[in-house]
Amino acid sequence: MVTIKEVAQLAGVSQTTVSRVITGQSKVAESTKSRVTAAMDTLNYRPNMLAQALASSRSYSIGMIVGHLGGFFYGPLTHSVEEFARENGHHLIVTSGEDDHDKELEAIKFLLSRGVDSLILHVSAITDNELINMVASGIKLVILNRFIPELSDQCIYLDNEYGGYLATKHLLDLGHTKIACITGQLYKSDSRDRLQGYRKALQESGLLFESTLVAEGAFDEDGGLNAARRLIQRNLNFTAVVCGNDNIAMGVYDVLADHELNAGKDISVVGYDDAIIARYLRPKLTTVRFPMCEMGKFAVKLVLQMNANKSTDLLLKMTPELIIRGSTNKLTKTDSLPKED
Amino acid sequence: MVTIKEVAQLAGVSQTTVSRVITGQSKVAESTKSRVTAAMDTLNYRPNMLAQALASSRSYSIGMIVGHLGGFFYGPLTHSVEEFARENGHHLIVTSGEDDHDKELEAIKFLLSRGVDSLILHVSAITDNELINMVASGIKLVILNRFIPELSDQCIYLDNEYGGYLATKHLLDLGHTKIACITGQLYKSDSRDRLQGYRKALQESGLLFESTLVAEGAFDEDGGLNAARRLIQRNLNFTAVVCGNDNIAMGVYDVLADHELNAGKDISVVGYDDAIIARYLRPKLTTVRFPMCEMGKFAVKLVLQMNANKSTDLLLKMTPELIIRGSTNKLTKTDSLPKED
DNA sequence: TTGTAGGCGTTATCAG
DNA sequence: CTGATAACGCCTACAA
Repeated sequence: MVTIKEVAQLAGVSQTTVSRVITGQSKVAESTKSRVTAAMDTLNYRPNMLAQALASSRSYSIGMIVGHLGGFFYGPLTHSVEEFARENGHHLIVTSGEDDHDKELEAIKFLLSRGVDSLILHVSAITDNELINMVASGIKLVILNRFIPELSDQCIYLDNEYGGYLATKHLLDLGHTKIACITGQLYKSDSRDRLQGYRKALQESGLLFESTLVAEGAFDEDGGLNAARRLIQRNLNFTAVVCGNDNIAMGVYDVLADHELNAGKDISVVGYDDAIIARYLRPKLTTVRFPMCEMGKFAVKLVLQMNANKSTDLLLKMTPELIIRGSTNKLTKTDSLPKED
Repeated sequence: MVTIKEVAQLAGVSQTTVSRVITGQSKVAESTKSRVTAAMDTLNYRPNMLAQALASSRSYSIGMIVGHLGGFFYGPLTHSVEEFARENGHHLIVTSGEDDHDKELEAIKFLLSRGVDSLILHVSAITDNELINMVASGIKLVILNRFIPELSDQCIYLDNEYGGYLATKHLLDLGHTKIACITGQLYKSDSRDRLQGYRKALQESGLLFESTLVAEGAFDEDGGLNAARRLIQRNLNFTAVVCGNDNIAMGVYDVLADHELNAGKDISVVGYDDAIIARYLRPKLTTVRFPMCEMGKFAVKLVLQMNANKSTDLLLKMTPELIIRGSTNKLTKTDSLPKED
């Protein structure tokens, strides 16, 4: 391994000077600087991050916790975070928390012991309080997809109410008036906020909110499946469904198929997230796009600013966007309505 | 930050002794050992990995390169590698190579400068030669899903021929005799090997290999789509299709839909990989399972063995497995055959 | 079994 | 603008 020492010798300067051109902090005369860089090139010198980290107590690394690395949701997010981190001279260590309280805590300890400068957390089981305490104890962290008032300037999250509104408004614009809603678990604020958007859109159109048109599901396919079945058993004549996320929509597709109905044609369906599957379902799913990449980038920007002890000027509330595909259509008289036989 | 020094003081021993109980290498008397651990507990001491790494030139970290972190394929793989690495006291730094030669090379440099002990590579653009040179220069690495004879004991790969055989055999067993095959890019050995398995199964059944039944596609949906269209235009009466991977199968589904045909009912379709989408397509896709998690685990085991300078006893060629779902069915006389109008 | 001393490759402090 | 010199926190001969 070629070290700073050899570079210094070849360039005929002190190690300190070489260090200066590496970090780029203090001033170095152009002439000596070029001598040093030339030496670095010919020696093919690469700074040893470990030594840098030890000496400067900065590791230039970011720790990240996600639910499950294999999930639809986290892949693109992690990708954008990693890419942007690397572009900014940092590396990323990702770990999965599995949505389990103890595992999430353990993961944080693990990352900290690895010397990361800061954390990007997508956690669900750790409590607000624990997070607040960590921040109080000096841990630099950014929280994804969750809002904690006390930590409002380190949370990056989506305007979920607006997303729910967008989805519902789209159906209303298509002429639907009997619009069902399948939410995720209602103890999650995401679910509640999206539902609130649904209510708002209805209200704005002068329609009454009917609680029978709402079913609480869970953010996975089974959740959508079960909720959709319950909804149909209620024998309502809805012509469209707003779903808490794309997985739920997938469950709805299945139930519709069981009733020989087609999404888009017979019943309009809107998802949420624009996960990869949204493009793979048939018909392709109209959904509300979760700006994953932007969120990843923002998260990195934010931790970098925190590391530099700058206060942020970033807009932390991200805006969702409606993506219209084939699962929603204008309401026509011929629309069949699902009924329990 | 509490250091080894303070622990030593509190325990009334030298730093060396503390270091010994941390690493657990040399012998320490039980009595002093317990004194030290007690001191570590009360001080809530956490070893500084960076300092350890610098002093011992072992970072207990693994670098990994994948194509694209957001992909179907890499998520589960990365997840299992990360999990298993962590269980063994290592952390993982993943980076994407984007299947681009220079980016892959850059990624390796990046990881090396980060002081990783070893690399797990899923790369496609870097040449065999470059890889061989790296190994020669002392870089410890394991290659995933690719076989290089000179590096045979550091390659973990799938028995692709057997996978192609399994898929085809399954269709033959169902009574199909006119079986088409859509491959991935034939410059990739995966594609060729799978195709070879297809030929072998046909031959074993006494059927003639017809090259018109084979179409070269690419490993994505469009590849499958285009190849399927070409195949249909050839006006052959095939009743089943073996696909190079699940994405291709998805393209086939689409083309079938265009012709008002259903996978499974009218034409049997077999995929390859058992990517997440296989379960999300309708009908669910019969496919050949790529043992991703096992491969991830094996990769970690292998690099750990290499770090310990042990020769391996692992079986590096992994065996695929047929997963039967709804896209394949017994051949009946009523099967409609796709024809060009 | 334990301790001493030197070093890992860099950065930080302080002079000059 | 540049250069000694002392950290950074830990490991590893070597010696006792």
